[in-house]
Amino acid sequence: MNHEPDPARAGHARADFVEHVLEVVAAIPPGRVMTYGDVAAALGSAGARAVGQVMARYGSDAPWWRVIRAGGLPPRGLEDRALVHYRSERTPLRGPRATYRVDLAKARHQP
DNA sequence: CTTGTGACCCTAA
DNA sequence: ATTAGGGCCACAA
Repeated sequence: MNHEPDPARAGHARADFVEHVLEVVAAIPPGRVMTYGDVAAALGSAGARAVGQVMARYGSDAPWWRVIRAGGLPPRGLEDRALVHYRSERTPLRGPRATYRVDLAKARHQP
């Protein structure tokens, strides 16, 4: 059989993935957050890393601080930058400022 | 096609 | 809290 996929979804099957990710991220209201796994699940995929990959390349213009890790921490290296946005958006936080983490129980947004 | 990489997730010690 | 290992998906070369 031919290994070539359907023309219906060929060419931009994965390109839609990028736009879909950015769309879900853009739909997260201020003061709320979603984990990478949640975004992936919203797309029907289990690729939490793939979401991070997209954010790293195309998320520079999106509210990236609203997409965090399952542990409640923002992406590696952007913790202090994200904190500025959290304070500005009144995002529910927990713990001391040095080792803060987002309170997912309150701030988690479900589409 | 294979391989390497990454703003990840989960479990264990 | 920290480190280590395995698993998952999508992309770039």
